Amino acid sequence: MTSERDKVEPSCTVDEHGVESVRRPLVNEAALERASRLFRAIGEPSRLRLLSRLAQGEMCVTELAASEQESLSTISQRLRVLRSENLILRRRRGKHINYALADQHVMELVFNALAHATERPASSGHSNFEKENLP
Amino acid sequence: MTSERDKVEPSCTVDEHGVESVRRPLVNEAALERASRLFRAIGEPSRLRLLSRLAQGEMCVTELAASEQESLSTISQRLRVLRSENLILRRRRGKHINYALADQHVMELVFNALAHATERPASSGHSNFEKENLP
DNA sequence: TTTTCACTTGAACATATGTGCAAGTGTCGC
DNA sequence: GCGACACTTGCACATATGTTCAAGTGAAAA
Repeated sequence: MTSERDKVEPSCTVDEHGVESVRRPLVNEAALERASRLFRAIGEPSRLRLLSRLAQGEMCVTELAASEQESLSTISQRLRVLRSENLILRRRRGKHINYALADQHVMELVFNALAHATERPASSGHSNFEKENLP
Repeated sequence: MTSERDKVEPSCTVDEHGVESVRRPLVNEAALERASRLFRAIGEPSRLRLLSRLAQGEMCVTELAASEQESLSTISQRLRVLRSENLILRRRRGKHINYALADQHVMELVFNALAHATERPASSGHSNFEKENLP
């Protein structure tokens, strides 16, 4: 039997597709890792909701917990993840600790994501690609 | 003991922060869910690398497998996740099946993410927020 | 200083998710 | 049709991640 573990050479001739960009490193592996972690941090409904709250303005943990109907602990843990990816900033303000979106870039990310999710965008549709199952 | 399960009322007075945006639904829950799934799909180095490959132009599974030094099966599984979030399109082309980024929006997402990850961006830095640990 | 409030952190648990192999499906050429 | 090629899918396994409670920390009021 031909084992499937041959992760290397394809038996199809590459040039038949007119593509020469095979086997190129393309991007920094560390950058991929970092970008992925950032996306994963946003990629949880509870945390994305938190970000969308903060997009309205800075808030302290207690306020966030009240908004989300969750415990301080739960909110704090979520904030920790977001902060570890530098998506939010924190500062003390008297007894409280306030959080805010890190920068405008994060703000745009959040809004773009939600916009993209609310209205289902159609592709340019000028090729014979299919979005769903092909025969 | 005051149990921590009181997920509701904060004991801090909200108005002392001058914020009135507490306890508002803010966004559609379904949109949050969808946006999160999209981010999670991108938020894996292997899949993000795949997307960055496809940003160079459409490719068939075998080519992608060769580029990534992985088995067809593995690549196919990753493509399935990306496709389930409509990030990529597929079409038959003779014996092969070609994949491509779904639209320009996905292209920008990929490039922005990688750009954001390569050069560490500094925040606007006009407030007394702290990025790292506070005292 | 002691107490209280506001929050953080550690650890245990359940769930979700990526990976790899093996079997299945669909297309092309003979 | 039959076999080979190009993928896809189901399943089992390991790992990662979210959630929760309980204990810990730090600032501020008493």
